[in-house]
Amino acid sequence: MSTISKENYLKAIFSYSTELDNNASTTMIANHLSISSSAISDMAKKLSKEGLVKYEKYKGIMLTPHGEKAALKVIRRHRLWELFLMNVLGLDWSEVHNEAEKLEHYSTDFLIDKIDEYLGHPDFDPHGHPIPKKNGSIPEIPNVILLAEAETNNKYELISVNDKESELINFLKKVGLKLNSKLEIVDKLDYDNSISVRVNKKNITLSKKVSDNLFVRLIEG
Amino acid sequence: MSTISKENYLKAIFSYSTELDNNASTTMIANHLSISSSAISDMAKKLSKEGLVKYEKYKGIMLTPHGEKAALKVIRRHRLWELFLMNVLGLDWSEVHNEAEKLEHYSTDFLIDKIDEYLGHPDFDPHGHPIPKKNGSIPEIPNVILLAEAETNNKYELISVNDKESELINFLKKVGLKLNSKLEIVDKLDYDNSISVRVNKKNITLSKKVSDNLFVRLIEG
DNA sequence: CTTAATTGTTAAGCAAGCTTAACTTTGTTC
DNA sequence: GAACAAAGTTAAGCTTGCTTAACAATTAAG
Repeated sequence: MSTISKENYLKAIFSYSTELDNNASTTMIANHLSISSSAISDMAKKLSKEGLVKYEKYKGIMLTPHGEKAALKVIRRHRLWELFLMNVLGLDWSEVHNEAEKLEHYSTDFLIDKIDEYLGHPDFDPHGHPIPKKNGSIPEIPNVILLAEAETNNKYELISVNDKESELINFLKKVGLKLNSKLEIVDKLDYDNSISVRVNKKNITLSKKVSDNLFVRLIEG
Repeated sequence: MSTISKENYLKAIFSYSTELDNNASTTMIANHLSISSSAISDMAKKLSKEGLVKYEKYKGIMLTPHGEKAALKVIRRHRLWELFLMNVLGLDWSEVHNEAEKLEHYSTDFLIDKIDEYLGHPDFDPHGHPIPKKNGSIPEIPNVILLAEAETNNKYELISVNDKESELINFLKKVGLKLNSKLEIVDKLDYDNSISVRVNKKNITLSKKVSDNLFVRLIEG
């Protein structure tokens, strides 16, 4: 049976799965969830028994197709709630995540479908992340790269933010960067890998730490 | 600390408190929550230690002012969610309760205030029940009596439904009765205590079981 | 007012989901 | 490739919130 804990494990494992390496390590998940690593080993066995996860001792954890479907379902709920709370109640970019983090576990499929319908079956959430469809498919983001990898003199649009740390979102607010903001790369500084961009007719400099967590889409070459 | 279980206990105890008798019995709460009565005794001790409840062995359970405040807070969350889901997402009378039953435990005060504001600080929920205010006060319903106690030839408005059993709500839907429906008492039948009322130009007969769970307000004498 | 039925409490035990501490495997460095 | 560090696992134990079974208090009926 699915519980809150299990849903959170699945989400965490999912977030460490890439095309290159689908394996999540015990410590990664432990840190992500702020839980001891022994608890992770334990849970890995349970999820494995339920067929949600492929788990071999000392070899890492990997979602099965079944587990991935379950994870996407939770992510769908999370992102729909985020968008809904922003659009309807006018919550802030930085406020929605925490609320959604709870509500995602306590909404029936029925309610989520109603929200989806209300919003017109949107493809992306307020952070620019794709909202998995009911059937498990994931809307594609076109030509997205890290801001850190953007090229000088090109123009980009801010598409998505790695929101693991909400400090980043607060930082962006202060600097005046929003989702869909247009930014032109003015200069890339080899010395500290910072990047100088022009937004709203102002030049600002972003550290590597920031540009490594922002995703952009090329709009003018 | 407040947990989901504790919140549900407090709500249950509250629902058995009247002006006449503020005491809730172990079995009443056990039935209400579908939980063994031993679990109730256990929890009563815990809540008592936290000062939320006055509990004496074999003498019943009673909310302290502190506990009542906590219960009203949960009820407020529940009723605001109900109204919100109906108004915004168009959920049905019979659908909102179950959703709200979960969401009420996982909403921050911040979110609830936003919902309250969005709805324009409403006084009553979709079932006609008063929504406790943030400060703990309860909006008054004027001149409300049980339909079972209504008098022949008078006109009443349906104000509130005892929604402990959702079957009743389904029944009302079928019969065509809604909140704020106007009904005229045509006859009261002594034989089985059923009551004959005129609604929307149709006469229908309601059993004692039904009329004991509907609250009405006199509109014409 | 005694007895039987009802109601309430205590005790023991279980599952979930954690923790810490001890131990094992794997990886890294020289 | 030996030795140590890092990562992962196992074991024992804790808390919450439940259960069932046995026992105690209260109430109701004759």
